[in-house]
Amino acid sequence: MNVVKLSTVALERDKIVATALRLLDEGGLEKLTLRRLAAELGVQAPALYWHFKNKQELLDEMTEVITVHEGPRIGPPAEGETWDAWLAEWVREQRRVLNSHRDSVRLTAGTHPGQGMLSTVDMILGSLTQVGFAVEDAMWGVTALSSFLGGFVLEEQADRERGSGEWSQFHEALEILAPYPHLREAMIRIGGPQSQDAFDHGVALILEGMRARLAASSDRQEGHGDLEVEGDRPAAG
Amino acid sequence: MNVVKLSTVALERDKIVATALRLLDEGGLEKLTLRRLAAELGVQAPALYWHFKNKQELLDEMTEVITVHEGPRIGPPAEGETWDAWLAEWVREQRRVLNSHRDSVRLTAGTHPGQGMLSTVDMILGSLTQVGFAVEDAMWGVTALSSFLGGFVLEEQADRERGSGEWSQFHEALEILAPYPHLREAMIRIGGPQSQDAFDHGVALILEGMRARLAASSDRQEGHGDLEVEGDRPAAG
DNA sequence: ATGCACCCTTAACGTTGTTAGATTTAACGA
DNA sequence: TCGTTAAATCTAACAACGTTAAGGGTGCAT
Repeated sequence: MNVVKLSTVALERDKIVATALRLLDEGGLEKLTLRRLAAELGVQAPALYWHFKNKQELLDEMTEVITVHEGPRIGPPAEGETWDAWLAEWVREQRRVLNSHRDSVRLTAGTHPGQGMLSTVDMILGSLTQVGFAVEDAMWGVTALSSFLGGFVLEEQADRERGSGEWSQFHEALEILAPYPHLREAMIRIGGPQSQDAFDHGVALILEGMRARLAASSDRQEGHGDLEVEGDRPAAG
Repeated sequence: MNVVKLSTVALERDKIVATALRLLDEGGLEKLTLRRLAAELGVQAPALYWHFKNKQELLDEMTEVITVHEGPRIGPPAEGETWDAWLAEWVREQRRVLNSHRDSVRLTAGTHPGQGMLSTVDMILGSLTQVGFAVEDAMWGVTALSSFLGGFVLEEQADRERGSGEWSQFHEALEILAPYPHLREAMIRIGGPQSQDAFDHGVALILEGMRARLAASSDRQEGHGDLEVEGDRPAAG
């Protein structure tokens, strides 16, 4: 019966987390309040403390839901799919998921990667070593992509949060940029700093760097890698 | 005399901001409270509202101090200095400054770049176009570097914030990573995800990508760039 | 001396996360 | 059927937060 009770509680937790995520999307992180959340659930605020140790535990679970449950399910590259296109798609997908929830980066920043993320990264590293990467080069590439992703979306969401007030109006922005001709010209050409284009180009730069690394390490040692990795299975999940 | 009064106020503001920054470094963003700050200044909390419209204005000014006053003063590349080494040094310097204040990224995220940052970026764009970059390629490079910087340091500081509890202990981390052989192997080789090495390699990847872009665009049009930029002065400051 | 701008005070309001303790609800064994 | 027990929520309250209102002193200028 302990099992039954526990599963009931888990269902309640799920419902609470789902409601919290909805509240987050509606009002942003600032408006996500225990009292508001409780009211939304038809309950008083302290009732939440039976389900969660404190607010942080709730936020952690929201993070887990976003990054794992809603996160992109990705497997090893398909037949004929190049590693760079495959990686690019993964990062694009992550941005899409992050941007599907308001303030998601501020929410998830500072939370440890859960099992889902860890196994995904491990799988990526395995796939990259199989195409010839040294493990550390693969790791550095993934780290770079992940940091770029976080930084980009963080800025993106921060801009979105202060309303479509200043930057989003192109005219005002260009006036502000009048004293900075190169910057102004660049803005005109690329159409704002937070476009899908800007993101894709950033990813492309990192991938290009990885390509160079791969070539350099291939030169040094003919063909495919998998140097002296201990756990040599591809680690599918 | 209005001038005299205003300068007095400015001095007070500077003192407040400096104290706020010290409080930030001592206790993190959570402990930075108007009441605590006022107490530190030997004053009651509402007194701060004569100097600042609200807390956000104080935070904005702290941001400006960090990113501009304490930020790296950088000029165009020196004689014989390559553009990539020059850019790398700029980004490294920015990381150093950000990490000289606790929670600096969480603090500065969502604040518009001030004049100092804008003119710096403009100068960088100018210098890059002079060595042959198309303005948009230069802009995409700077954007990528800046997003990477923000994301990297954000994670770095978040890890530092939850104490040297979990990840910083290498032994525990490796135990957690037992089910993920590639990831574990990578960690062993690079010594943690938040090292100076990881940062430098990330920057190097982006710069490598930019190098490729530069080569490609040079192929297409022989030699130096400065295509059809309107404001053609290098914009020194 | 009067008035005004500057700088700070006390008091309070509404909201937040969180705790303590009483209370309801439902299920189970005697 | 009664009493016990665990689960789930309640009411009441606390300390701390950002912020506002209203006013009290300075000190300089007219």
